[in-house]
Amino acid sequence: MSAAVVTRFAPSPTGYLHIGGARTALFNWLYARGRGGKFLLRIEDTDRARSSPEASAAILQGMAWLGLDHDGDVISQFERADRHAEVANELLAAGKAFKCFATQDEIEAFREAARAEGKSTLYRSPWRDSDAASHPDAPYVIRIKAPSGGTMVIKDEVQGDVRIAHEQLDDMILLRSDGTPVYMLAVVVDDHDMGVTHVIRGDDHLSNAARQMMIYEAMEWPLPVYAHIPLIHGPDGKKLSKRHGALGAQEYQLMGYPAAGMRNYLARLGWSHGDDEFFSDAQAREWFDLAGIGKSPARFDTKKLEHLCGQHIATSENAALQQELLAFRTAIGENNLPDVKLALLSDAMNCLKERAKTFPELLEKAEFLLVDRPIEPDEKALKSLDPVSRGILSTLTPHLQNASWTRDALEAATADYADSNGLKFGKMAGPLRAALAGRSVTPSVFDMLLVLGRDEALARIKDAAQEHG
RNA sequence: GGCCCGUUCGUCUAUCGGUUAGGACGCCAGGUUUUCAACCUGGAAAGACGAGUUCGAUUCUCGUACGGGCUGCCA
Repeated sequence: MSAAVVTRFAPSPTGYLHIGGARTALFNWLYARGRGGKFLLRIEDTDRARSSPEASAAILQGMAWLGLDHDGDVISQFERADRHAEVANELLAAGKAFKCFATQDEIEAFREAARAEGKSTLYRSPWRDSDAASHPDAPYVIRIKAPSGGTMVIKDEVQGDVRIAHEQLDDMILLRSDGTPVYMLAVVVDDHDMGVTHVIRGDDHLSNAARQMMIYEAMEWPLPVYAHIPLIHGPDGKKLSKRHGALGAQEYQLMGYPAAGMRNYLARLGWSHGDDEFFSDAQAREWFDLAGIGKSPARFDTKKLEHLCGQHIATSENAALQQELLAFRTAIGENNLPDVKLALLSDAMNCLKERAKTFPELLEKAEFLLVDRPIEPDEKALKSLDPVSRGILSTLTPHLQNASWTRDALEAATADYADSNGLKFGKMAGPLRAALAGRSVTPSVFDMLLVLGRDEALARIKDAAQEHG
């Protein structure tokens, strides 16, 4: 009987939600949600100078957009400093940690000398086994007593067994001289107290795992299952950085990628389930497991993201898609749409969603229903409204007026008209499109005719036939 | 410098000793077509390098190269 799964995402609030962080959060979320477990969120804000509430808010916002809901309250690591200190003191009392009075200058001098000689820069504190009686009345840090002589084996679900000799581990600091805890201590104590069973994080923490294991062992706490996932790189294979363009989850939101597509793409980046490429959240939750995570870093590919997003938009349920589209409009600062337009949009959703990869594309195709008469044709549309074309519109109008306003009837009417006038259908569709939408990127003319309705459509055609004459 | 991790088409990946090395995005060609797209068919495209183990290595081992991480009183 295995205990319930508890995972966590633990970002430091130094900026927006990084795309790599978003994927780490997604993996943790998927793992917990797929197993009926809990997904916790902890903000690692112990470095006060580099933490900001704005960054925390941005991270929360990014996760909300991606739909990565967490269980329980958001935990602030900083607020748990007392508990961290308590553990450090417990270790001190048990003789598993010690007070070190070495000054930072001394340590720095030691490292410089070691580097110069090409020797290990791991600091060996002379205070490790010192007598309390010899302790000066000076500031000190608390360091853990690193084990020696053996090997630390990190049993990693992604990387396999990683062995690190105890000699590679130093008597790391637990508590700074001002009494505040250091990150290594804080993570371990928090993960333990929060009951985290699976630590899924970036592999930049792989080496740290060995250091953290020293604390678990000293406290005789059970180890979590580790899974260190490779980082995401830029298109050039280098570590993702500012010059690679968009990095924040929020930027992708503002570019109009649907969250479902983003989740799908991110999940697929570094994780696989056979040949499955396009899948729903439900499938992802069911399929996701640590064994499917790859070992090598992946590069971010916008083209594939777009493709998947197009698939998700096309298969979205209309009402939900419309809601998300409206949320996108709000996010980019557009005004709310009046009810009439909402109704039209809802009617048009079926024909709009088939061919758009992002929300801006969806909106571009929807523009025909968002504008009001008189329509200002754009340059391309204007070219389709030359005198000849306007003539076509004029003579076509009666045929449309007489048709019952159904797709079949409209198709028949236009086909008949084109036929009897010796016109190719496209010759007529162009002007019609320009008249109805004032632009060239639109849904099919029949879709527009039906969505707009007889009166509005005929009025627009009439406008176009008469204008610019 | 020391320690650790990684390396299959351009990109994301499948393969858990025996395959014509598969799929997806992108790309190229063709088709469909009412604009932008979408869609359909076909095509080019890969095991970093070198040893070893084995009847047989992309797969296991070692080395080299390249990339990455850690090596803080940062997280």
